[in-house]
Amino acid sequence: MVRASATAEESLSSELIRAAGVKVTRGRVRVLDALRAARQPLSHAEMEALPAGAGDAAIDRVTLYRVLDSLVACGLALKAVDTRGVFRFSAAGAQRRHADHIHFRCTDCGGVFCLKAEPPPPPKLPRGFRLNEVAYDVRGLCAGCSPHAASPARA
Amino acid sequence: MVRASATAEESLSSELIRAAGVKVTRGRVRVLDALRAARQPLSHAEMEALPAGAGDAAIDRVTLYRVLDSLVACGLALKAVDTRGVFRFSAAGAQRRHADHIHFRCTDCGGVFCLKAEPPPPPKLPRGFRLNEVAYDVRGLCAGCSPHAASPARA
DNA sequence: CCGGCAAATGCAACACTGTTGCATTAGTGG
DNA sequence: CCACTAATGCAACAGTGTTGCATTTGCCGG
Ligand SMILES: [Mn+2]
Ligand SMILES: [Mn+2]
Ligand SMILES: [Zn+2]
Ligand SMILES: [Zn+2]
Repeated sequence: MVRASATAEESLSSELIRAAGVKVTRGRVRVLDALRAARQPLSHAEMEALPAGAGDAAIDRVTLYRVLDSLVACGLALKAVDTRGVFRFSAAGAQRRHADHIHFRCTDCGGVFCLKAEPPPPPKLPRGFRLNEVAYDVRGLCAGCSPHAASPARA
Repeated sequence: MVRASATAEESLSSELIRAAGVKVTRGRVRVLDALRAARQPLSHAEMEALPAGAGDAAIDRVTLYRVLDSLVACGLALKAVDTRGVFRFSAAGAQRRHADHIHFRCTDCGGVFCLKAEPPPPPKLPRGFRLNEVAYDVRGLCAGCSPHAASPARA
């Protein structure tokens, strides 16, 4: 069983985590890997069901919550609530890919779909308010959840 | 004890409910009254804590959920999720009052604040998608929840 | 290569939000 | 006033997220 040098097989997720100034743990690396690979924001439940990688034990439910919180706290992940009231997480940086268009959120399945339209500019805020995020969301039923059929590609 | 005619002391909420074609019950009237009087969308928890009116018993938790669902189903109330993932309900005509401007949602306290800016127009949707609602939301910390001070009036 | 310490984990128990089943009650139309 | 259906109350449950605490582990200095 050959063992390559540690630095060589270090993943980008590990480097990001180390650079963020928090401990590099298996849980954090696996979760950030999953977030970076995801094509859309993932819920806690979806991540809990992740395939347990190479022989790794499944991650504990509470630890997963804490791992996600820590990634959000150090700026590596973003947390948002979907139309059903469930939190979804995405890798920070992944949102730059979705910055130039707006999104459709299905109120039935919680799915997020990219639309071909530009987002409007942010408004001015009253004194004391701290802007964090601007979301122009279009809600309704996606093609798959409508009484009709055939759904386009997801976000 | 004088008893005025039923039609005379009939509330507007009762009329709205009757006109919607569902049974007029004490629960529905009380809840719709509360929603119509509210200055911002109310959560289930907030409504459960409502003062029990004139000698009326407190409304059952499950019944409150079902009353809210029925009001939404017959178009008298609107349901939306707040930044903390909790559903909030508003009376259906109340949103016309907020149709000509956009809103700021505090990610800390869940509060909704009116801004002086017009909402952008709705985009075109792919085939099979059913538009239900367009939301242009600005998120962040309100003046009260910011490290600083003094908060403006609420939605 | 070792300790040692703080941070992270695993587990149990809990809180909050929302749902389902079912027997009972109450609104409505005749 | 009756009967029929919709709505209610209660109990039990499911899903999501949190807290406390004992144990383990990443990381750093020696
Ligand atoms: Mn997108
Ligand atoms: Mn408003
Ligand atoms: Zn859908
Ligand atoms: Zn606030």
